[in-house]
Amino acid sequence: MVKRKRTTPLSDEHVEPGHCSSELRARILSDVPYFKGLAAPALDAVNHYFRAFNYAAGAALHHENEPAEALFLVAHGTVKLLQYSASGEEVLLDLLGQSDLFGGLTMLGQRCYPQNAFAQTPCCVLVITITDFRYLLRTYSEVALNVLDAVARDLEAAQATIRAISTLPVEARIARVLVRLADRLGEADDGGILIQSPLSHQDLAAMEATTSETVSRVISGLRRSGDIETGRQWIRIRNRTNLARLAGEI
Amino acid sequence: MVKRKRTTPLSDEHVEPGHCSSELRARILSDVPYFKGLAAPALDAVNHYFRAFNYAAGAALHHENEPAEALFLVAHGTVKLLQYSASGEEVLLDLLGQSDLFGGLTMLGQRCYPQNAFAQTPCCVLVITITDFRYLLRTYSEVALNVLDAVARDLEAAQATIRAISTLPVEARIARVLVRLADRLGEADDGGILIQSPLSHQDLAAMEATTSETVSRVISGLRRSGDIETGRQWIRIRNRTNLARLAGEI
DNA sequence: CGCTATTTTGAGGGCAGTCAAGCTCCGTGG
DNA sequence: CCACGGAGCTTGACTGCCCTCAAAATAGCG
Repeated sequence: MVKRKRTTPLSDEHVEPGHCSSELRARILSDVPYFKGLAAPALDAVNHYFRAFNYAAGAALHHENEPAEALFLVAHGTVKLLQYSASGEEVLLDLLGQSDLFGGLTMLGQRCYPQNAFAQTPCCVLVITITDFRYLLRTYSEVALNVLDAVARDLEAAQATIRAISTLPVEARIARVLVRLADRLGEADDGGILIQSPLSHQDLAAMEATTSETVSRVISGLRRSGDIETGRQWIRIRNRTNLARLAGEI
Repeated sequence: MVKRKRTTPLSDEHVEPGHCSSELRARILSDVPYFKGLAAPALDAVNHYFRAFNYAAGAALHHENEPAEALFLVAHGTVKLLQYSASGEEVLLDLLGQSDLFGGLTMLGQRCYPQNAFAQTPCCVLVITITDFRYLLRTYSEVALNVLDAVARDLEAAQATIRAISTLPVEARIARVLVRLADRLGEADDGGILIQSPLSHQDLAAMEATTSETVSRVISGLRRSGDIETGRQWIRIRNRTNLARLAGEI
């Protein structure tokens, strides 16, 4: 057994203050699927409207029920999107990584942010005002189609989560979330996929409508059967196939 | 107590075969929020690409995992959007009414429908191919923005459902779904809001991750406390405020 | 090298699901 | 018109999954 002593993954990754300069911003933006295929002048216009901000781990980017003024695009790092229940429990709606869009997406009327966003790791986020974003969408119809597509995909994902929470037992739901995280944020690694993100059992619980104690029990079971290895705030998937089967994804 | 003898609401509503003629189609389309404010010629173009279809109650409009070729817009009646779990239980994701859009929303790559759609009442649906729809979005940027907005709102609704299922006890979830249905599909009525839709307890159960027996128990409780009146396949909300409070919406 | 957050494990209880039976309404056909 | 059948609804008893509460063990940080 590989006894891997690990500090939290954060410590390796530093976002230097000047990291998101204009040139780097342009490079990042040109890699973002929404803007892919845009001609150079259009890309310059897009670049012009975005501002880059760095956030420390744990910093709040926006809160539920505040008037939505901006739209955010993750350039580097990961962001937690969550809501709170009346009694204060967290519900983790999504973990966002590179190129994901969030914030004030519904733009008609003076709407509010529908969730709370926190930097999970130190991160660099590109920000645009809703007004400017609307202008971009109106001007570059390619972009509008791409963004629509992304939001529709998020909707599908949310509905898949509803189905999972509605019909699957806890063990299956946790297997499911591990597979999704491995695919979205994981990194290939000797003999497995390392989920490179400071995820506590509390976070996993908040993603799949359960409690940290239950997550711990299920995770222990998966570790015993050799499908995963775990430590504090990290998990390595050793047998993705097995997890996917447990999750009911055949 | 008003003993209201009621046949299923369907019997009053008939969609005649030729109901969705070109002129009527134009009238309906001009009322659809997505196309509101479009100039007459643009509206004509939009009208040109849609075809109208009538469906009998229970008819299937499209199935999960079939290649998505079309996009649907409800002109009249209601449509059930649902998924099945591995063991065959239904999960009712949404009930769609007038002007709601569904079907092949994610358009990049050759995608499949993410859910199953059935006519809940006899209904008239306007259908457009994805290719034509993309053309419209590209040409009329207003439309693209409106559609994006609608999808983003659906995403918010789905996330609100996730929160509800994750954190609220059954009674609150059922109160919640009643309030939502009253607001979306209800009709003002002597001393209440009548939910005019052939909804079984089974359907309500499938919307909020519970069982028809439990729905029955909760509904009975609400009836005893005078907040609602019920019969076979219909419910009248008498005290919306009370239900909203139960649902944790203060 | 203690301190704190995270994880683990155990015991117990409760909410809601399951199974089962009876009831009610409504459409249908004799 | 009435009897019948079946779908939908109601109610009860029991069960079990998972949450809750509690406490100990572990890991990483200052």
